[in-house]
Amino acid sequence: MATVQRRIGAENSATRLAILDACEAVMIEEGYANASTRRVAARAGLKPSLVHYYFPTTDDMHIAVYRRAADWASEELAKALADPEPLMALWRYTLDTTRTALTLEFMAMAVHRDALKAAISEHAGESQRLIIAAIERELGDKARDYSPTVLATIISALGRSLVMEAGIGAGHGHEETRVWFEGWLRDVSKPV
Amino acid sequence: MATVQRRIGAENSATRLAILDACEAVMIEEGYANASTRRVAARAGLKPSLVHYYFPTTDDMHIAVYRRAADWASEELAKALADPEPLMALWRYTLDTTRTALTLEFMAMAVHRDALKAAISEHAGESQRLIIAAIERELGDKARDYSPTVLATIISALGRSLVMEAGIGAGHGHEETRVWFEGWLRDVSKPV
Amino acid sequence: MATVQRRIGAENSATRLAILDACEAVMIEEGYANASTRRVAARAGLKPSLVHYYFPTTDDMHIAVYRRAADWASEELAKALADPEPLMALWRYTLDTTRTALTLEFMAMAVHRDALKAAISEHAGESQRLIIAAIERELGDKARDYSPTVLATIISALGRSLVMEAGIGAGHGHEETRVWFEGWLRDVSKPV
Amino acid sequence: MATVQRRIGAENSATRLAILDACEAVMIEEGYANASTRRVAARAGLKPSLVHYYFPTTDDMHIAVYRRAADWASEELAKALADPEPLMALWRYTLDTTRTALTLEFMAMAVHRDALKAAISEHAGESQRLIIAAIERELGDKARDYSPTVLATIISALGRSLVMEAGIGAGHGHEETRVWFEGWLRDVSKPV
DNA sequence: AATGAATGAGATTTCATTCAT
DNA sequence: CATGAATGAAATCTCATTCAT
Repeated sequence: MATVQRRIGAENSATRLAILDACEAVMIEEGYANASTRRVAARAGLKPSLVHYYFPTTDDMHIAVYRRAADWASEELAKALADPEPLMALWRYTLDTTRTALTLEFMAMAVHRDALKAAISEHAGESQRLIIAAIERELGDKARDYSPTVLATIISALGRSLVMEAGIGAGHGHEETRVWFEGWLRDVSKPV
Repeated sequence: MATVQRRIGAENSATRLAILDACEAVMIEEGYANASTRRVAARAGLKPSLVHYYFPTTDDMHIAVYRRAADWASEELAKALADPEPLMALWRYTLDTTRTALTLEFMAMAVHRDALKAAISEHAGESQRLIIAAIERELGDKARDYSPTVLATIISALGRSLVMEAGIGAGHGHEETRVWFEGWLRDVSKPV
Repeated sequence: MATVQRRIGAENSATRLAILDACEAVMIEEGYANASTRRVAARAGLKPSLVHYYFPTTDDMHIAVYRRAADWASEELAKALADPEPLMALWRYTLDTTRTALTLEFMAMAVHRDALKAAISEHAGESQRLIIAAIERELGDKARDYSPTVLATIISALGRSLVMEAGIGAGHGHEETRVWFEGWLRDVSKPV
Repeated sequence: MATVQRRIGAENSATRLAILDACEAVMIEEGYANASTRRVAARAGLKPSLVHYYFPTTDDMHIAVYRRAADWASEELAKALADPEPLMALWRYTLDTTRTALTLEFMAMAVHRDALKAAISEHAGESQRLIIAAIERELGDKARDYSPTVLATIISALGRSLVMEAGIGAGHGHEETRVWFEGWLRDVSKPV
């Protein structure tokens, strides 16, 4: 609603993309709190005013970065779920550290920004639905013991924690757990 | 380490504690990026200079808040592990939302601040050791299928994800998973 | 004079009028200092560039608003002076609050803008001449005690002050004064 | 209420006074819209941040200038009312052009700023009360025809208009009116 | 143990204006 | 007629930090 009107600049103008790239890089390297229009502009080699021309407020810029990242994640997820071994592919997707830093920044930001909170929640729900559908397709009636919802949640939640804790150097016992969980997963998805 | 800070105020002066309280409150309500010495001072009804008198740099203040929160969490963890049903108590401890907001702030901060990263990593390792020891005491040789390390990691990681995702409104499928996991946990800790 | 501006838009194009309307509204609601081309454009639902297309500088826009308002005020004045009781009609015209807010904005602006100062002075002189002529027609030789010039000035000056002070909530004693002054006016214009 | 707390700096520190002087000068010369903290700082030879140290917001600065000017006007008014010929002295006080420019700025500002509106209204009411009391003392029961309130309002309102219109070069017929009104005033205050 | 004064940097945003199309 | 892109200046405010007392 609030973001529909007066979107300036073509959705894919080179300048706009350069700003998004720069903002994403600054967020990853210095944290969202440092992704100011000034710093992003400097990073992109642009004038600060031009950043504001494309994104009236700093928030608009941050949210645009989120949307792009979320869209990309959705594509990756779709690819994973189309894999011959969807559960293992999903697990690998979940553990992919490419998106980790950014994800943590957005989660921390979201706590204090309702617009972002809503966007994240919506994206998470959508992903969850896709995952559950894929698990149902894969397991069929073998899924008596573990409901697709429970499986989807455990894979996502466990993966996210492992990846995030590794990101801040708190990865004690992760390797052992990863190996064990992969065994368990394989067991679950094994044909009867 | 490297914390030979020129601390001036007595460790437990009322003023110092008031600053820590105010800083914690601001971090929870507005995020770490907004926990500036000025805002914390205003919140505590003190002059900004006084905050700098107790904590030479803003970082010192943030880290002091972390240490206090970590100490308190360690006490809570010790209580949980002393419970007659340590696994279930540990799970409840992990799901306690009192600390969630603060934890997420510190994780986001830590990505870009090495001192904090080290402190968190150290605390996480210490907690992990205590948990593993407790699980070993509890399960004894029943723990053939699930090594204490794996159990400890899964409980912590799963709990942390559930609690954080709930915090940003992305709690799809959590309730069902929680119920299922508690059943599983009970099963694991059941005497043979 | 000195207004050989490179005006591009047709004098009465719908767009031009929409800009003038929007600018007037912004001036009344937020003050002249906030009547920027950007805000006016937003208010009119137009692009900022289009405003500059019709009014090369912000000043041009402000002065165009003034001219239109002054023209309209002149028409109202002419109607009042054609009334069977011109003095009372003039007094009512002077007290008309429709124009007050705008008038005060222009007076404040004029202090620091010579072009506007000249325009206002010219318009005030013209109005004054019309009023004096009307009073002479009305009072004829009854106007021994009060010269038409004095009468015209007192009515305008008193009315303007009352209306402006009321506008900023400083209307102490105004009602009583208004009643008294109307009695005095009626007395003055009474046939011998 | 809102301005009582955390007033920084001694009420009469040299720096504070220098800022007020500079702000007043800028307001008179360039209008309130240009009395920004930046320009005021430049005018006073200070850094912009220092201005914000004394006056957290631009509004605070403007209002402090108003209060000082209003206090000074009150003193002048008291002197005038203590004159042996209070009505004539009041008229001269009203016509004093020293305060005119500033007064017009504040009136224009007040339309859009409630805090200022309230302050002006309060000051105007207070002045009005002092004037009425002085007129009552002076005229005693001679004031049958013109109530003190009406006299006070007419003197103030007429004087204010003359002075303001002169300020923007719209002083047609003012001299003649002034002479006539002074005769009328003298007549009114003449002992029976 | 505490505070007032001061400063330089930076963040966010708005602005008028120009120019090419 | 109209618009999108761009820019440099300025306004408002917040910040961490230092220093003298």
